[in-house]
Amino acid sequence: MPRGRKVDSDGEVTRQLLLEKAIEQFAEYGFHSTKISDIVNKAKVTQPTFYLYFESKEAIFLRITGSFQMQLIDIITACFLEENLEEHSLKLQINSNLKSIFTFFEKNPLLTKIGFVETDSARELKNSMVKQITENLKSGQRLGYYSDLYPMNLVAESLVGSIERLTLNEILTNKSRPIELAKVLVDIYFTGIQKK
Amino acid sequence: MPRGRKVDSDGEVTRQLLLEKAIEQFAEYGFHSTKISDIVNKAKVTQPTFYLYFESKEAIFLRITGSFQMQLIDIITACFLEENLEEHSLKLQINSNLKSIFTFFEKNPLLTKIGFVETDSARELKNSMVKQITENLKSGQRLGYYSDLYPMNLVAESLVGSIERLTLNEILTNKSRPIELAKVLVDIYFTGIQKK
Amino acid sequence: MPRGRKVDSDGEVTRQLLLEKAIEQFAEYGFHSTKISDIVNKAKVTQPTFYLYFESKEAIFLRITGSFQMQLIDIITACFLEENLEEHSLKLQINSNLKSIFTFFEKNPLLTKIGFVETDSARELKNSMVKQITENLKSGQRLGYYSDLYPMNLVAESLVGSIERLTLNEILTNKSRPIELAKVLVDIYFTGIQKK
Amino acid sequence: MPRGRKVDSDGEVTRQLLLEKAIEQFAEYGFHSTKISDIVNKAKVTQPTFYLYFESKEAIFLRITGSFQMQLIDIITACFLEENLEEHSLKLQINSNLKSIFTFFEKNPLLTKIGFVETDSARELKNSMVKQITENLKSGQRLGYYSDLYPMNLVAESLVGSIERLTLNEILTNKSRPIELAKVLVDIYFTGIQKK
DNA sequence: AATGAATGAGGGTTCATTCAT
DNA sequence: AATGAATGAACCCTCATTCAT
Repeated sequence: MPRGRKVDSDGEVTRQLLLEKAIEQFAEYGFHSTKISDIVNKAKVTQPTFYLYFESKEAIFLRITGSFQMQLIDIITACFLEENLEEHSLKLQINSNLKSIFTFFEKNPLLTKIGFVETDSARELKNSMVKQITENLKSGQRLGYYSDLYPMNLVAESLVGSIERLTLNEILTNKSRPIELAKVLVDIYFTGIQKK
Repeated sequence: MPRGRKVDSDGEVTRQLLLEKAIEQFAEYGFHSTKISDIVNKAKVTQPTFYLYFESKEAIFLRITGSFQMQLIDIITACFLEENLEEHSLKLQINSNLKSIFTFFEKNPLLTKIGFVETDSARELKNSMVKQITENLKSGQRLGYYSDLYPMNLVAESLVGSIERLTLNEILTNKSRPIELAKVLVDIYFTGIQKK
Repeated sequence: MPRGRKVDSDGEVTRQLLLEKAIEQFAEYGFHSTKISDIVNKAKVTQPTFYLYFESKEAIFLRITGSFQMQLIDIITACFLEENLEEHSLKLQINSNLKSIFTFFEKNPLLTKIGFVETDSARELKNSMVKQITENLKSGQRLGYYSDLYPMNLVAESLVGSIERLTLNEILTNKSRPIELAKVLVDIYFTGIQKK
Repeated sequence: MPRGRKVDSDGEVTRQLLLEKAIEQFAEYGFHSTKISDIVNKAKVTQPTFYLYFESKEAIFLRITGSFQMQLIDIITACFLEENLEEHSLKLQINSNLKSIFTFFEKNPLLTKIGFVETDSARELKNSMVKQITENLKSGQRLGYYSDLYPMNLVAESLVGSIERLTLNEILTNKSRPIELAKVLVDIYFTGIQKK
C-alpha cells in the first residue's frame, strides 16, 4: 500500500472509527487481550495511524472509560443526591432513578461492559455509588420512611450488587428492559417477596 | 549452584508451595498480570520446576479455580436443592444457607477472589446458582410462601448480585461477618426495608 | 485549519527558519536525537513543509555542516598555507591564525558544535587541518626555526587536539576569549611551561 | 531452531560473548546505531537471551563504559594525585604517567573509543582529569618548577585535548606507540618546539 | 526432583517520509 | 507554499515454554 494520505480521508472519521473498534475489542476481550493490531486491523489503518490519534493503549482505554464514567457519575449524582424525599413519591422516584440508570446502560452496552463491569477503576465508582445510596437511605430512615433495623450501608451494597448483576445478565443480554428491572428492585427492597 | 534434587526435597511439598504462591499472585494481580516468574520466585524454585508440576499457566489456574468451584457447587447444591420447604423454618433455613456460603468465602478469601469474583468461568457458576435459587423460589411460590407478583429469575439474579458484592466488599475486607450479612439479606428479600 | 499558502508567507523565510531551528536542535541534541518533528514544531510548520525545502534529515544536516566546514576550510587554508615564513613574525603570525580560528568558532557556537566537535565528517576536516599544520611546521623546521627533534605530525595532532578541547570547553562556554587561548597555545607550543 | 538449552552451553561464556560483541558494535557504530539484534546475531543467540544477562541496551552500555571509566579513573588518580613532586624526577614521572595512560588505551582500543572518545559521560571524566592535572600543575608552579605566566587550567585543558586526539588518531590506529607519544607531549609541554 | 540456559512468538511504540488536498 | 492524514520499517522488550544437565 502506498504511503501518505488516502483519498477523501478525514481525521475525525478515523479517530471515531478507531474509538469504535477499540470499544468493541475492549468489550469483547478486555484490556490485556486487546491488541493495538486488532483495533487498527478492524479499522483498516496501520499501527502508526493509531498513535496519530491516541498516545498509547492505556490512553485510549482511559479516554473510553473516563468519559463513560463521567456521564454515569452525573446520572447517579442527579438520582441520589438531589432527591426530594417525600413519602408518597419516594417509591416512584427511586423507581424512576433506577430506570434511568438501567436505560443508560441499555443505550451503551459495550461501554457499560468496559467501564462499569470489568474495569478496576469501576470499583471506586461503585463504591461512591454505594456511599451516595447509603446517605440517601439514611435520610429516609431519619424521616421515618424506612425501618430502623437495617444497616443502610449493607443495604446499599446489596442494591448496587443487584444492579450490577441485573445489568450484566439482563440488560446487556437484552433479556429484560429497564422498566421491569426497576420495578422488581423497588418491590423487593421496599416490601420483600414474602406473601403477607 | 548444584543442580538436581535438593536435600530434603519432596515433590508434593513443592507442588503445594507453588499452588499456594500461585493463589496469592492470582488473587492480588489476576490471571494476566501474574507471571510464572513471579510465582516461582516467591516459591524460591526455578521456572522449569513449575512445569514439572503443572502443564501450563492455564492449567494451574484451572486447577485452582476448578477445585474451589467444585467445593462451592457442592455447598450451593446442598443449600438450595435438598431443602425441605416448610413455612415455619423457611426463613431460618435460607438464613443458614446464606451463612454457610458466606462462611465458605470467609474461610477462603484468596480463592474466592480468584474463583468467584474475577474469573470468567465464575459466570457459569453464578448462572447455575441463579438457576437453582430460581427453582427454589418458584417452589416456594407454588407453595404460597412468596408473592406471585415476582419474576423469580430476576429475584434470584438480584440476590446473587447482592451476595457477590457483599462478599467482595464486606467479607473479603473483613468488614462484616457472615451472620450479619445473611440476616440482612433475608430481612431485605423477605420483608423489605419500608416501615410498616 | 485552512490549507495552502499562508498570507505573507515566503518560501525563503521558511527555509531559513527551518535551518535555524535545525541548527539549534542539532547543536543541543545531536543528529540522532534530533527529530524532524522537533524541528518543524519549533519552526511552527508541518512536516511536509520540511520536505519542501530539504530532501531528508541527512540532507539538511549535510547542508548545515557542509557550508560551515567550507568556511572553516577557507580560514584554515588561509592561515596555514599561504603563510610567509619569516622568523621574526612567525610567532605573531601563528598567534593571529589561532585567534582567527577561535574567533570563527566564537561567532558560530552552534555550528561549531555541530560541524566541528560532534560530527563524524569533522574527522576528515580535522585530519586535513593536521596535514596542513604538519607541512607548515616541517617548513619551519627546514628553515631552522623549530627543533629537529620533533615528529611534526604528532605536534600537529597534539595542537589540533588542544584547539578542539579549548574550543569546546572554553570558547563554547564563554569562559575564555580567542585572544587568551591563542596566546596560551603559542606560548606552550613555542617555549613550554618549564621555568628556565 | 529448537527451544531450550543448547548442548554444552554456559551462561558465563554467553554473557562474555554478548559483552564482547556489544563492545565491537558500540565501538563501530555508537550507542544509537547499535541494535540489540546486531549484538545477538553476532553472538549467535536470540534477543531474549540478551535480556537474560542484561537488563536493557542502556544497562549493558553503562556496564561497559562504567567499568572502563572506573579503571581509567584509578589510573589517572594514581598518576596525577599521589605524585611526589621533586624537580629532578618530575619530567620522568609525567612521562611515565602519560605512558601508562596511553598504554591503557592501547590495550583497550574498543573500550577507549566507547568510553573515552564518544560517550557523553566521558565529558565529566575528562573534566575531572583536567581538574586533577590543573591542581598538579599549580603545585609545580608553587614549587617554582613551572613558569608563573601560565593559566594552568588552560594548560591542562590543552593537554587533555592533546591526549584525546593522539589517542584517537595515533593509538587507536596503531600508528604510534605510547612511549613516543608520552615523550612528544612532555617535550612540547615542558620545553616547546622552538629552536633555542 | 530440580536447575541453568535458551528460544518462539509476539506486543507496544517511534520516526522519517509520502500522498492528496 | 503549505497542510492534513497516513504508512513502511524498524526497534526494544516480555513472557510462557522447553531442552540439556
